[in-house]
Amino acid sequence: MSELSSISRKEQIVEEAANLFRLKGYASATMRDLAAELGIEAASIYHHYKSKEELLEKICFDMADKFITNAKEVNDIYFNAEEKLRLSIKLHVELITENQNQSAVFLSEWRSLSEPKLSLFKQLRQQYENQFMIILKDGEKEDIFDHTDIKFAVLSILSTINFVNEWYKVDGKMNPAEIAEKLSNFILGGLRKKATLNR
Amino acid sequence: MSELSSISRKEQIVEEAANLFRLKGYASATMRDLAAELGIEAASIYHHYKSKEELLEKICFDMADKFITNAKEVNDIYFNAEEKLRLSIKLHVELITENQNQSAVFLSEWRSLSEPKLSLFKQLRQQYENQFMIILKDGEKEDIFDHTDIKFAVLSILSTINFVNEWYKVDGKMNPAEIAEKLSNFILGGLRKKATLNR
DNA sequence: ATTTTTGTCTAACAAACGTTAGTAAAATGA
DNA sequence: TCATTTTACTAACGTTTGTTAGACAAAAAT
Repeated sequence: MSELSSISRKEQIVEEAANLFRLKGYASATMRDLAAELGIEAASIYHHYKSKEELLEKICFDMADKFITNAKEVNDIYFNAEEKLRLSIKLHVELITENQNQSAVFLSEWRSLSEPKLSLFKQLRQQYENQFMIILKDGEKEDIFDHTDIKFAVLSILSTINFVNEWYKVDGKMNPAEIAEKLSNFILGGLRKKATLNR
Repeated sequence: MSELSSISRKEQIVEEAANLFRLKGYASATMRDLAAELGIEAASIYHHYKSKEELLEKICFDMADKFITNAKEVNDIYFNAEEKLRLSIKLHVELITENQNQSAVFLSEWRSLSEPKLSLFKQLRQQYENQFMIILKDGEKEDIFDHTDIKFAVLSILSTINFVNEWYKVDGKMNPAEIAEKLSNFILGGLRKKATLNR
């Protein structure tokens, strides 16, 4: 049982850390803040984690892992480019909405990582972005997407689907799947080749 | 001349502060960092500004002012909704690319403001967002935009055009006007009513 | 029953923080 | 030239920071 409750405590600390880092920013959130939220003393945290930055690292890299796993899942399924893009967006939105705190840290607080973890993290992010580029390139070949600056499009897409985390509320009108569909329509409307009659 | 050089020094401090706040985040950037960058001592800054937060406030509210001025300029010109949206996007992108540091602070570091300035700032942001909502509503009436969740669309648009600040480089391939046009096309493609034959 | 492990505590540390006080130098105006 | 204003300096302050050391209690394992 010590094993189980230990894991649970460790996870509890990380979850509260993510919440706090999101709320106040990594630099402004103190170990005493975190401890208070957990009902313990700051020193006690060091029994579970060896530094404040280790908490940040865990959150950032765990999320990076999940995003990349999603991307691989998409490419394992042999759909056309449009379906791949729609699935990518759906998984992305679901991951974000199901882990809002950790996602916020992954999306904005990673800048506080110090080398060499910082470079490693950037590399993983790049890896994920590349998956989207591949999908868009495929779509261009399949002639279902407009010819466009691929990198430009990927960044625009990601910025849009990442921003979900800043307005999504669990008790809101739309559920994640609906949000993903709306976003996909919005984005694809901008990508899909129009009938020649209007412009 | 004392007047002039005083203003210039004051501006120099704010500009370097914006650069530093963007680079390290407000909380992580120290007054000693800022002083070192200026070639003076930390205490000397307090002759020009009474606190660190005053610097943040100046950057945030100066930029808010500029964004809102832009929005008013757009509404003073009586174009149709599509032209209004295109102009809004253009002015937005130009403002961002011409003030990358201050824009980054305006976009992300405002969370470090403390009350009551924080509430005031949020109010100004809301004011700016509302201008976009009005344009989209007009476009719906004029029947040139698809019927869509207006708030959803505005947030998607803003997230996309704000994200420009994270990848734009002054020496890059595209100039601000070109970026604005591409973004407008991308966004409008998603908004504009399609010919009925494709979906 | 006793040892070991686990989780927490109190106390304190050195370093870094924003900021203030008082002083000196440099620029400006008479 | 002298007085005034502007700008910077040195030195230090009181806090807050992340973190460590060592003790103590509870739980688990032997």
